[in-house]
Amino acid sequence: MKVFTTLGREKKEFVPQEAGKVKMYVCGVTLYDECHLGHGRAYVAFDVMRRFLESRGYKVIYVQNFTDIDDKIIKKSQEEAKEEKEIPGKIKEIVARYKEAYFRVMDQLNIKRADIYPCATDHVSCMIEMVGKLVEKGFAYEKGGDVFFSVEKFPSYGKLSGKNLEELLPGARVGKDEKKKNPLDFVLWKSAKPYEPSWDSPWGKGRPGWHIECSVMSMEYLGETLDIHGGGEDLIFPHHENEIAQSESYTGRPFARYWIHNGFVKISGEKMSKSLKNFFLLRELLEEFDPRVLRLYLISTHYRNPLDFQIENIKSVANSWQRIEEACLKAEEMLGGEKVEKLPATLYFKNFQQAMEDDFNTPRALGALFDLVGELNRRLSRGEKDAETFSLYGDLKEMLDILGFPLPQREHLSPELEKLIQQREEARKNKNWAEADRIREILKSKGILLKDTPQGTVWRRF
RNA sequence: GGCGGCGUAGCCAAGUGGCAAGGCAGCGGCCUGCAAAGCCGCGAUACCCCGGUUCAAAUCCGGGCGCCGCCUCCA
Repeated sequence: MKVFTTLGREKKEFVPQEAGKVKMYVCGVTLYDECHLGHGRAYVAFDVMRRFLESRGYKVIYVQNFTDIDDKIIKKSQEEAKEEKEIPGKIKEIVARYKEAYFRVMDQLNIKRADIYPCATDHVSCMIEMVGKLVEKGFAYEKGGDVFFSVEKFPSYGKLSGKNLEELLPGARVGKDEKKKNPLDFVLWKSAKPYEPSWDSPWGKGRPGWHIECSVMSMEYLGETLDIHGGGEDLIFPHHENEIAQSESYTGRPFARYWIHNGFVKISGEKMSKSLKNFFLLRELLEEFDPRVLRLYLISTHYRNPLDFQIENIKSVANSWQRIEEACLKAEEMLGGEKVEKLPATLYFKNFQQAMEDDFNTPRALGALFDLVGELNRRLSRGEKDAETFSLYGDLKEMLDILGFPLPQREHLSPELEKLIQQREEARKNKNWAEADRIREILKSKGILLKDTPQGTVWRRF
């Protein structure tokens, strides 16, 4: 299978370091606010990659961090706290609040939990150790309680983002910091300000810079070289560039084999972001849409392409999902009780797999899925309960599982409603259409839609 | 200014040298007591524009136009 890596901007054959094992690290969120659709897109994308790799037999170790100490969190705590001494407690509260909110929406989207969710504040001593080593080795320097990484000491600085130091300097909107030798040097350790959380270090009280946490935590749990390091494309520079610089200076080895970055969600052409205030919160979208519909919407564009959000488009995807769900329910009704041996993978499944093997091409994979749905429907409408039909249904379930969709389940109706349906059957037998329609209306008002099929009447919620 | 990306039917979206996947919406038909679902059929003589290479280009090359991202925190 081929995977596009940002480092070199090319599709590369996917070969993990250890056969059969994939070490995957995805940059998580900073716990200072709720997640919007953009976050959903990123984590759904990586969830699908993980699920597909697992379906190919890889043992995937998935690590995703939480940033629980950072300027924005501190700022929020200052806004919410009444007195300065409340700040530390407030930070804990904020971090807990948004972590909970994170899981609430991501669980709804059926995103598999990571194997480990390390938090920055639990790894400060390791960060101090790494920063110390970088100073010792001459890659970093201390100035007034801050420690900076010296980008000039890392010759290949810029290799991920396709930039170089000469180009970066002139147009750089880099804030001037008198302490920095080079404006592009980035902070590894920040000296503490009053009432900010801080840790003791060889450079005095302070806290870690942002980039260092991912280097330390990924190496802690996955070793010096990751197979996949992922995140949103806005993290390419400076975050991931800086991670490479500090990690590779520290270990002398490549930091990650494949750098995977997802494209943005845009709102009428512009990036969805907190600062533009044009974001849609997942919590709110999930109040309006079925999480499976949202997931389908998010994977209907290739993960590297921009996704221009329009509420109307989600609505049309809701209809697409109906088609899939309807096929599953119908197949379950017809085949559920049957025992037929499944044949090897159908052509549709092979096409699906091929699409996924080509840099996780979910739109193409969905094409194969819908092709299968069409064939399955044809067979079901002919009442063919043979091995071929059974296999199609089996493959469909497999595809849905790989894409992370919970399988549509048949529900049960209350006995009263079941009785109504039986009464209607009687009425229909007697060609009492008025009564039949009356009962159908009653059920409709309760959100139940009846469908009279050659195999009998079935119902659906709508 | 530097680097990167996007522009395919009404909408969404694959395809990156050889007759333009798939989904939604729409139209006609079959099925149905009527419906719903499903099935069958119909849609780009053409892929932002202009040149070029080629037997052959949406796909390669050159030049434009429009939009966006990164270069500051950001999935």
